[in-house]
Amino acid sequence: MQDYPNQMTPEQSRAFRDAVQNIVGQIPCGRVTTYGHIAALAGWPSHSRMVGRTLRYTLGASELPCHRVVNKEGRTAPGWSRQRILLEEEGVLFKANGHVDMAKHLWEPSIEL
DNA sequence: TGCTTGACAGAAG
DNA sequence: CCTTCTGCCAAGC
Repeated sequence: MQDYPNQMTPEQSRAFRDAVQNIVGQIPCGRVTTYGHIAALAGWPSHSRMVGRTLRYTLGASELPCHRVVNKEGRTAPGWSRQRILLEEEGVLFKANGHVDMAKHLWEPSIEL
C-alpha cells in the first residue's frame, strides 16, 4: 500500500467514485452509514466531503440509496429535507432532536462482502 | 494562480 | 438546541 496521493489522479478519482457507489449500494434497508466510514473504507479517511460531493454528482447516474448516508451525529444533509422522509419510510427512527438514532441504525460498510 | 465553497467531523460558544 | 470555527481536500470561479 502506498501513501495517500496529494492530488487525486483521474484513476484515483475513478476508483474513489467506484468505491463510494459500491459501499453505498451495500447499505441494507433501514440502515445508515456515515461519510467518514465510506471515505475511510474507500482509502481516504479525510475525504469525507468528497463522498458527499461524489454522490451529488452521480445522483442521476445510479439508484444508489444515498439517503442512507448521514453524518456521524446522525444529522441529515442540509438542504435535503427529503432524505429524512425516505429514511422514515424505511423504518429508521429519528430522535426528538431530528437526528437519526445511530445507535440502532448505524451500519458499518465492508469492502470484503 | 489564488480565494471561496461544500450532501463532512468535531469541538466550542 | 442552534450557530460558528477550524481542519480537511477537491471543485468552482
